[in-house]
Amino acid sequence: MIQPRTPPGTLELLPRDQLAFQRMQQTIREGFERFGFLPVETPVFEYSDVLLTKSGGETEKQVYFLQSTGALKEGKAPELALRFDLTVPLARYVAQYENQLAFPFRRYQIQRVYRGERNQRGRYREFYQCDIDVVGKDTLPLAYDAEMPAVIAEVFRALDFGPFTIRINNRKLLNGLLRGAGADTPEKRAAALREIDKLEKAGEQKVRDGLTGPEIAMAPEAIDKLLGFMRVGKGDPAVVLAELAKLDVNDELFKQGVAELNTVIEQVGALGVPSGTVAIDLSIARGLDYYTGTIYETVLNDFPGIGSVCSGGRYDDLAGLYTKSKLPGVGLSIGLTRLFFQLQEAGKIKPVENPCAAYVTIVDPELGAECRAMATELRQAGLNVELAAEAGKLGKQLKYAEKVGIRFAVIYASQEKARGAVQLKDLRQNSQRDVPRTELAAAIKSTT
RNA sequence: GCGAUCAUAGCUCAACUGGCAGAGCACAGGACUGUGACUCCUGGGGUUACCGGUUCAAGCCCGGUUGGUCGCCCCA
Repeated sequence: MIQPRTPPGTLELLPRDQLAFQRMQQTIREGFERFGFLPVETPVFEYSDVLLTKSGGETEKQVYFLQSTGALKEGKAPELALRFDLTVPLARYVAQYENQLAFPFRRYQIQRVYRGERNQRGRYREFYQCDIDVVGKDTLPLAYDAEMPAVIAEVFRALDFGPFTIRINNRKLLNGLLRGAGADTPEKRAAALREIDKLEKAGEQKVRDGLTGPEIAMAPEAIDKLLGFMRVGKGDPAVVLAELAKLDVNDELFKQGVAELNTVIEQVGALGVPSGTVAIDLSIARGLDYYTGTIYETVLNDFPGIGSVCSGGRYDDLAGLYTKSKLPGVGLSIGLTRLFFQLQEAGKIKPVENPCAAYVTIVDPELGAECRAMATELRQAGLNVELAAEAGKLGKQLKYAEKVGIRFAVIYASQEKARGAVQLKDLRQNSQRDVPRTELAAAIKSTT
């Protein structure tokens, strides 16, 4: 026999947990639509060259390639690959349908993506991303950078997993600062950003070591200044912005970043995002290279261990490899699979009750037709109803109904027929009573 | 790609220094002649991941293989 098992890094659920998962997904979908975003789906696999353009070395190592066995035998390079995020397919999509889309193009996309990761807790190789993005033509107002946190705030409010914090930062600000601190090439700055991103997890000393290392080689005084800066640049937006205004940094990029951050924070407030849910955090950097301005990370305050459950940012020219048009965008992605898994582990996800309201049993074979008719009546009354396939032991049928979590059992056999009623049994409350057949649906509805 | 750790029934785990491979849960049947969830009884289930070695004797000791898990890198 073959061991029944799933490859590691995949999430599979029992039906009632699956319902809970889908309910979360639905809440997210409704939140996105509340802001006027429209759905899009793209294929799970794409041409390899389309997918790999912008990825860079690290991501490419994690890409699953797809190849027919025929091509494999001929030793050909794989033509297809599984998508590893939804942003790159979006770029392709926008470039491909550019002349049919209205700009700014607002879409949401909730689909699975694939990454060849090493096994690790809460890390998946197949997982859901829930993306929203706005893509502009030539330009995209900063107002959209402010809309993103507003959408996310609404979604996480509706998901109801307690308080959360949307952390905001700006790459320009960081890059300007790093440039002033001696990271004079884009490569050095990218490496420095990755170091800074570790600040919370690894601590100051580790980051200091990384920044002094051969790759970046930043001067100790510059690092002191930078880390000091990170310390004040965290928390209440008004306070951080006031601190930033006081700083005397003579760098255009830095100043532009600060100005953008000011605008975004101001507009986020105007969009009704509760104060306290948004914070500035200059230490978040996001590993992905394509972000150029605003960047976001969201954490659940009660579950700091989960890490960022939603992140994204602004990218000036993502579709540059697919079209000559300049298409700047800003977007965010919720990592639903990990979020669900971690919350479930923390006991915050309860299996959803079986939406099937009643199980119609069949005890006497000669009354089977009437039982079947009764199930149909209940369904026509708008109830979800499961029906026994054939007459059998009542105990077995009740046990089954109990196990799948159906609350009511309907029993109609010779005794009930003699009494001229139907027995309605509440398996949860351990009670039963006779109900006229015509009032059965109403009786079930009134208790649910 | 690197490191650590583990592998016994469908699941969770026992088995002393190497000495007959077990329990709970789950499943099936019964106690209960139309009544689940509680209680009691009975039952099926195993090449102890795989291959080799040491030994009178290996689940246990040694070597290898495969796989899982947890970290690093990176990320949702």
